[in-house]
Amino acid sequence: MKHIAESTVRRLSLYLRFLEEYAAQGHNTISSGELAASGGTTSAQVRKDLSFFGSFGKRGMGYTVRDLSGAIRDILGLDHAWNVVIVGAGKIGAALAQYRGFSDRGFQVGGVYDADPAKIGTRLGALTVRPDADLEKDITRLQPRIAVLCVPPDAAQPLVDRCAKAGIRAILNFAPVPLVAPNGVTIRDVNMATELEILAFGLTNGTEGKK
Amino acid sequence: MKHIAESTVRRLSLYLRFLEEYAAQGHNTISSGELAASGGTTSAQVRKDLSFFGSFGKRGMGYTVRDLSGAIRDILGLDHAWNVVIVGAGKIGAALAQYRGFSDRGFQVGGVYDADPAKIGTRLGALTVRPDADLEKDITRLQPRIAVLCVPPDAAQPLVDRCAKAGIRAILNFAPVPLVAPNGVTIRDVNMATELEILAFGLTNGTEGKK
DNA sequence: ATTAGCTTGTGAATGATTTCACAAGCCGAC
DNA sequence: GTCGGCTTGTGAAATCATTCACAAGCTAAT
Repeated sequence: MKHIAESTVRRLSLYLRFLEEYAAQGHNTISSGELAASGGTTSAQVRKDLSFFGSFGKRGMGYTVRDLSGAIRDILGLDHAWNVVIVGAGKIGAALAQYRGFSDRGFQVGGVYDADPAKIGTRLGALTVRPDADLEKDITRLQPRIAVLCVPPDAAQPLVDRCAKAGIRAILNFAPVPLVAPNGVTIRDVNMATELEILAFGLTNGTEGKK
Repeated sequence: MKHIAESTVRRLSLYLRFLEEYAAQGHNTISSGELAASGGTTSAQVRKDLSFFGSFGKRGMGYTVRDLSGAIRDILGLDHAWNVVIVGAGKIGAALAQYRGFSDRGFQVGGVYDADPAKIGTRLGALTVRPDADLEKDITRLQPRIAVLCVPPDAAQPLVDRCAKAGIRAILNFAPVPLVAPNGVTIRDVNMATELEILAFGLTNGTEGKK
């Protein structure tokens, strides 16, 4: 298959959320225009995004909400649950461990790990913080393919390597540090400070002029 | 000034982090190639990004770490501290309120607000959760221009409108819901579940083939 | 069965971003 | 001072993403 742009995948995720809301509201069909309006994009964009994966609508009619939902779910790989581990039980790690938005979308947090003896054993909702040392063992046992990394910058790279060796294939990294991705592992960086900086830039350099 | 792409601003934020690290390591100068290597991009990209804003290097020599740091800081609007308020003291809001990464980069959390009486008065590090009802009063008094929104989906839009009316100019939104931005207000959405879904898509559709 | 009214799917056109490639310029050695 | 080795800054080219525009196709009404 041709390469798919990240922006397309990001929009698909958005479409899926709206479709589920539409379904909950009792709608059976939806047009590309309606879907576009919810997501702040254009109907052509919606159709182009979908066209990379197939043909899901009926001309003159639009899309069946339920069918399109299922199709996007399959495309994104959400047709089955994903097991994820959270590495680091600091403020952010602890918050994410209990974040309902993950489980709502099929991402099951299978474990939370920390090296700090004071944190080990702590309860986070239904989870108990486990010792860092159990990481490899648990990854081998539970076979999660995704890890969420929420540790201090210095601790990040060694943990990436350990996770990779144990079988993790993708890492969502919250540590503000450049990481080297081991072979066969994808790393996505999320940086809260950068998001604020983008806003600060906009305010400083007149976003108002964006016609 | 010409329009600057978000991707450029995002990279500038990254460059700044590396420059600060380089400075801490005692380096005085750096070439576009070295900076590019740290950020996983190319030297041409680094030079092009900077060229939108001026000319900061010396041919044959590269850039003075300290000067370039300062220049990027100015470009991003980080030459002064930013006051921000956090709206919603749930798991994510509470974590962000205590996140050192914000204050480290000049974003001062001036207040945390929640509507839940059980949360009001709770301590979060040096901050105390304040009642939702004080929001407008405090925004008027402290004049923050940025708000971080960490409330349930249903509560989000009304709070956007209240913040905007009180003087907030930019909102970092963690609520997984489409928001209408009032005139003159910029909204940036951050969605943790979407980030995981992008990883899931990659794993499902063979990221390995990305040569 | 034909027509009218919509809406999809998709090449082609446009627009944006990244990469290329090289002249211009700086420094240090001799 | 001039030569050699590097590195910047930047137009031009290439690549990537979005928007346009329209033929194809479906449904409902008559």
